[in-house]
Amino acid sequence: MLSNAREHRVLLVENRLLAALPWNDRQHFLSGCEQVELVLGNILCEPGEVMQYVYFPTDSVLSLMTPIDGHNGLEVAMVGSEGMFGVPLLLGVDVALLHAVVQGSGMVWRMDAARFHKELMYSAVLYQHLSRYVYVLMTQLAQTAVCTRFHVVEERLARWLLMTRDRAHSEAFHFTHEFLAHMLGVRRVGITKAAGSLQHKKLISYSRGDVVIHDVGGLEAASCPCYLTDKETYGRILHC
Amino acid sequence: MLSNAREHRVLLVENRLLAALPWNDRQHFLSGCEQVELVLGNILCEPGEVMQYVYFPTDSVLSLMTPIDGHNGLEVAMVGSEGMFGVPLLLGVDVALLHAVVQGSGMVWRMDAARFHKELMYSAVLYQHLSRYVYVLMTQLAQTAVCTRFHVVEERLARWLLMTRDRAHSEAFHFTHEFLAHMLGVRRVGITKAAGSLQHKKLISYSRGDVVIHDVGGLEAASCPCYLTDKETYGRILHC
DNA sequence: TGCGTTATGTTCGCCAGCGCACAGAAGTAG
DNA sequence: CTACTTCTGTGCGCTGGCGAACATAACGCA
Repeated sequence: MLSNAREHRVLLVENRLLAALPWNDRQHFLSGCEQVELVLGNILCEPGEVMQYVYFPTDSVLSLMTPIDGHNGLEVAMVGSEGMFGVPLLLGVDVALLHAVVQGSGMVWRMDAARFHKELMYSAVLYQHLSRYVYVLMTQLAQTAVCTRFHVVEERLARWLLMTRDRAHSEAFHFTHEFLAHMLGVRRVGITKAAGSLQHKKLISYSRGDVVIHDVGGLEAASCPCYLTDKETYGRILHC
Repeated sequence: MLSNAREHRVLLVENRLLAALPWNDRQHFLSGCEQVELVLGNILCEPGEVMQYVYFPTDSVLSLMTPIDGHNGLEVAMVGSEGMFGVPLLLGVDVALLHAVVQGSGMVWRMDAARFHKELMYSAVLYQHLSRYVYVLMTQLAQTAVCTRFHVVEERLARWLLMTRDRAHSEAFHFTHEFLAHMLGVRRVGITKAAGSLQHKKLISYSRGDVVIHDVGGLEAASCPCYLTDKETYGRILHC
């Protein structure tokens, strides 16, 4: 019963990079994958570690963090069903430099590195799609750099919630202020203030970690233009 | 006479991505290139533009800027003889999303997009090397994001000067405070103050745009760890 | 029911960087 | 030599975010 429900959910929300493949290539690829459940807080990879797998989220969400001066640093990119984790392996490098943590529980397709390399040889379309994704990811990194520099916490929080919403396919999640502070690289108090402001404007509500988005349009208006810039880039390059 | 001097300089300072290729592949590649002189302020590419060429600097230096809210924004990556400009074309996308401006005059090898694609088919080693470079560039983007967030102007300026030094193969350059302010995304006055401090510590000197680095070690100590982190990554991944 | 834990809210002094304005100083052209 | 432009230095008051500490509030388990 429960496994049926999960099955159902997984079928509904496919990984979009894989969904874009021709049927044959896709079946071939998926036959080499295993389906794994990720839960919030799981660490897929530490900087400097050799990467064993590539991951294609369906309804899970990953955060890529750049560590700095000992502490966790900052989230520099977010990966959901529109993307993949394991770009280094695609580029011929087997050591990761980012910290990858599960930010939203859910399922992924996972494939080991050796098989992944075989698949890249097998399907030129796969290679091409993933390359385009790398490009999109790079623009996301660049956008994050400027956003972090020029925009205030409230705008950045709004952007982050919207990005999460798009990837989690949901309007409700569970994040404490502490956690959000880590993601945005600010103090917990900064989140408390920004979230309070967004709630006051009736755009979101939360209590003890349960965040609910009430007004997507309003939240877009409250966020910095980076959200729409990113989204537009995804659409233009990946046609999704 | 002058062209002899230039010839000499160009031979001394090769592009390192190309230098790492086997002799055959390299000759094949260079036969499809033309050598072009870039001068400070030249704009190679605007965001949204279709990319016509790829560039392999020898002794010139390029800045990749992410525009924001109308103005120029921030430098997110720097490209010199250790790299290339035109990563989108490598990844199968022909539209640029960054603003590329010449930050240090000098020579580049330039190749048009069509020939570049042929070369990628011709040499697997080329493809592999450039892919690894893409990875390094991504880590540089991520590093810039956190650096910009957490480090003060003086540290960032020191880092920037050191990065420029490595790419320009020189200890002396010409940059006004205004220009540096654009690169780091801060006020001109912020640069005046930071540069004054570095000069006071006898690490650099400048007057009316002529910057000279006097104490590399001291400058490294004054810079944030991002400089060495980046450098170490270049060494580890590109073996240079 | 009560007690520990977790999550949120508030306050206070501090500082880096901001925007703005203006003053000097060093080159450049007539 | 003068007038003009470019580049650098200094001085405001302002603000967003920082670090630290403390207060409340809700949940969850014994």
